Amino acid sequence: MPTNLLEKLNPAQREAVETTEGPVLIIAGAGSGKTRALAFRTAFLVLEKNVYPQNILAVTFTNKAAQEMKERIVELLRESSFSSSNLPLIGTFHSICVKILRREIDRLGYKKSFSILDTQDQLAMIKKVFKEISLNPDQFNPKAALGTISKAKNELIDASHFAKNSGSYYEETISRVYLAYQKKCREQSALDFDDLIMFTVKLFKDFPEVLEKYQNIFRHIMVDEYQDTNHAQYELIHLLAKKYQNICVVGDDWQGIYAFRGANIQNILNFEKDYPSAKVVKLEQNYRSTQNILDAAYGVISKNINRKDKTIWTEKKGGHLIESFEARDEREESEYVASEIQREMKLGKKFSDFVVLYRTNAQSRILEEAMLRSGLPYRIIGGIKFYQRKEVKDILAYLKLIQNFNDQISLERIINEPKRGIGEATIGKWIKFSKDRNLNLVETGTNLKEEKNIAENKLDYISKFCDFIKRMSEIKGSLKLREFIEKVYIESGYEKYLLDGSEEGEMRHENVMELLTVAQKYEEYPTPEGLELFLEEVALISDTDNIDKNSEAVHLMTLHSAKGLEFTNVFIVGLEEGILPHSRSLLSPQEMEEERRLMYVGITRAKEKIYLLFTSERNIYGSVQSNSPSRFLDDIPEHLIQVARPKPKSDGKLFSLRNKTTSSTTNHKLPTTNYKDGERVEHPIFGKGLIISAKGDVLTIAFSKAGLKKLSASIAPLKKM
DNA sequence: GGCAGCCACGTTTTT
DNA sequence: CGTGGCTGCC
Repeated sequence: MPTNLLEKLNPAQREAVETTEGPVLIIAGAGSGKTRALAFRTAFLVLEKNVYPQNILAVTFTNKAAQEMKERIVELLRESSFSSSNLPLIGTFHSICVKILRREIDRLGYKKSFSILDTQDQLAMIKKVFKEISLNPDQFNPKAALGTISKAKNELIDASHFAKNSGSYYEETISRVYLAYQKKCREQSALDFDDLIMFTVKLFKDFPEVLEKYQNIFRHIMVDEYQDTNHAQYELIHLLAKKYQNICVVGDDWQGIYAFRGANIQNILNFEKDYPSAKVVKLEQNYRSTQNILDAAYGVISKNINRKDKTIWTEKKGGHLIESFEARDEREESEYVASEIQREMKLGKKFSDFVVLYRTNAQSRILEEAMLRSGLPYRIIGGIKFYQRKEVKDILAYLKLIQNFNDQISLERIINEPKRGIGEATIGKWIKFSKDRNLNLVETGTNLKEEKNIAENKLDYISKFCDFIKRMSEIKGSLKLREFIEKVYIESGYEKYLLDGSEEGEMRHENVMELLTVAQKYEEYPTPEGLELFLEEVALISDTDNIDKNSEAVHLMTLHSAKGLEFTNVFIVGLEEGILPHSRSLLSPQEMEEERRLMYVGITRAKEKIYLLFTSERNIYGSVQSNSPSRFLDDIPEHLIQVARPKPKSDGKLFSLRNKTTSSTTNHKLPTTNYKDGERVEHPIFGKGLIISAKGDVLTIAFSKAGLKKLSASIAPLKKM
């Protein structure tokens, strides 16, 4: 590695990069350049220590993080003119386990062509199990059952183990569900997300020779966001690293916010106990925020007892004060946000410099409305999920069935989409028929005549359907993936079913077209392999991965989604007891610590300015609640906070206009309504439009390009034409 | 088998 | 207040 690469690092980062042998724990504060350190470390191993790239494994939690890491490493290697065709294995826990299981899972009695169940599939499966063992979903909540099973899997407790150790009536009942669920999965060669990890660990434990093979491949292991690992993931890494002990984990215990889904923060806190020879490196210089922001964040996190100590510092002394604002209600809160953004925009900021963070997704709606009224372009992260849309899932189910003739969940999903007159009863008979003969569903489908209990016309439909699936399976190698999926889409009758002339159908069709675009990426692979890769990627993908950082819009997202991101100005809304911290955490000291870490994550996203907002009254589920201000506000040193108050009109702030007795609606009605129906206007973002209705301050405008929008006459930057 | 209306419920989220 | 899931009727 050219020495100038190392010179780009600070001393602590350099130490992390240069310690290539033995266990290393990198405690990396928010904004301290940890991804950078990991990428450099990988490049250093390859270029300086002559480690083969294929002997390096880097594990992340999200596809996005993996992608980012890949890009950085490729860039570093390319700078040193090292061929980047030969890359380390970089991926999420789940994708890496899938890779291993695709090669080895037959040892555990599963087919290598196993399907992967997502949360919806899992729930469908659980509900079936409930029926099978005649369990009343009113007494036991299927979602809760699924949660308990998932938790067990994260602790590496398999079904029989769970059954042995169940003490209470509840546990015994769940253990019956668990056993039946797992049996069903096995019959269909289906694995859920938790199985992917648990089975890989089981494989390694039951087959030492397999473990050793992978230990020899992955001689250098790096794990990002180590504070978010659960027990199963911990064990997986522990096994792989056992032989060579070259394990480097990076994390920040202050930012662990996923305990609720099984992450165990003790994994990082105990690293030095697990690996007594571990070298500990602390990255404490923050390159993102001002000192004031860091001090505020520290004020919050320092109240937590269960944490390692570290000092975060920055060269950016001082900075803006933290602005706090008490709004009367959530509507005023959101309008304050919008007006502040507009005010700051005049100072030359970009829309993408702003993010609004909230505790729960339900808070996004009112913010969205305020953005619309003010004409601010915005993007909600984590709202509607593309891969969860019915039409997308249906098409994928067709493909999954073509790939795995035993995929019962997929079959049931699509046998009647489009309508073929096959209902639950018929499918039940069909499945039983297959099971009795130990044949796969598609094969028996063309052969069901022996089953006397199914009406002639239905047999015909089933047989045609199965012929279709078989035919598609045969030709899948002869077409490009995109063309193949299109063929399935059309010939299954699904296209015709969607395009029924309705607007909604048109939209759904568009979504399928979007899916085809995704498939185009696999053009270079022959279809059987491309199809496999495609289904794999799609099964393990999530929509937050698609956050387009460059999109010119204000971002709205939950505090959880914000981890790893940074913005110039950060608004945190709903800082009230019961919201942040969330009501569910008020009674548990541990959960309260997690809420505090969440707040810490929120504050440390900011480069320049933080706004903390709360309301005196808030509408929750239709009734008005009045929460007291969040305890986290008190944790921030007082001298760092500037309280925004109603001020005289002159400083141009919308909210300064108002004293506390005027309501926001009356306020808005005052200056406006020189707009009339039928007038033409122009908006800097939405373009030209026509006013359809003007009711008080609220204008409904049809924009020729952006469509129908409701805007506030007093706030939106409209020009008459 | 399909659709309409009613009721229950209501963190956070990745894979 | 909204939504989504399930029941009951056609």
